[in-house]
Amino acid sequence: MLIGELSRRTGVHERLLRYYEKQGLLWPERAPSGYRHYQESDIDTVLRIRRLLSAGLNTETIAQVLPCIRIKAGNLVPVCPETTDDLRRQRDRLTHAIEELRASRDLLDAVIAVAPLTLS
Amino acid sequence: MLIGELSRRTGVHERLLRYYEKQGLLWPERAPSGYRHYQESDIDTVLRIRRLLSAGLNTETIAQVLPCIRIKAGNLVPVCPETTDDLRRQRDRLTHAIEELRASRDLLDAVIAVAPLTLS
DNA sequence: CTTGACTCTGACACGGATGTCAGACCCTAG
DNA sequence: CTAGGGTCTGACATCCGTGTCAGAGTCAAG
Repeated sequence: MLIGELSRRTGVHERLLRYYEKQGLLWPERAPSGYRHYQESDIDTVLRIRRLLSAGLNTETIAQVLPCIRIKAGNLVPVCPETTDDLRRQRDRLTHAIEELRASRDLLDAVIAVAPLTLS
Repeated sequence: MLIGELSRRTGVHERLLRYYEKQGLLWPERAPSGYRHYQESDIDTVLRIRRLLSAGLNTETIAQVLPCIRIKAGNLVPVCPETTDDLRRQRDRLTHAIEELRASRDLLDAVIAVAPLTLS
């Protein structure tokens, strides 16, 4: 599919799809005309990129992660980043943040449970 | 404590402590001189802010979350003037953020789990 | 009082992710 | 062939978190 369709189906601006390519996150095939041709699977990839970006990872880190996700998808990509240490660190960082948020939410739940009594 | 000490004890640049204040994340008392005076508890608050920021939340979102975390510290803060509807909305926001982060972390976990197998 | 460390505000700069536009090329329907 | 929409590259602009600096005020030790 062309970039316009991918943009429509993912809700991600074409500008960003080109940007992600430049950052090494996407490698669509090119027609002789220069047009980008994307696979169906690129839809998932783009959504993954968006998710990881919104989780605070930068494009460089995501570029290290994505090839391994491809492997999981079944494709036998020969290359995989060397250091999972960095990934573990990112994971731990996320875990902390999740715990942080969960504690906040639990607290909020407690407040909500009590609130009707103390407010009304 | 003054801003310099808070900066030293949290490892966060003074510039950022002032910035967080401007974004409504910190509200230190002010001496007549204009000097900021922070509480011990602000250390935890700052570390929380850092963690949430590094998890991809922006200062605006964090500003909505922080007041409810204060309650946990034991203070019966008369702030939090929101109705329970607002609280529920915040809770839902938190839930959504948590799900987002958890999906990202699970993704990382999957990558980490696969990586060693394909490397050795 | 003087000195030096600390703080204040305000401004400019920067990098990363994103928005937008211009000018040129490609492609398909008529 | 033509027209109109899709695509290309490249440049400039914006937002947010952060770095850094200048100039002025504060404060405590000597």
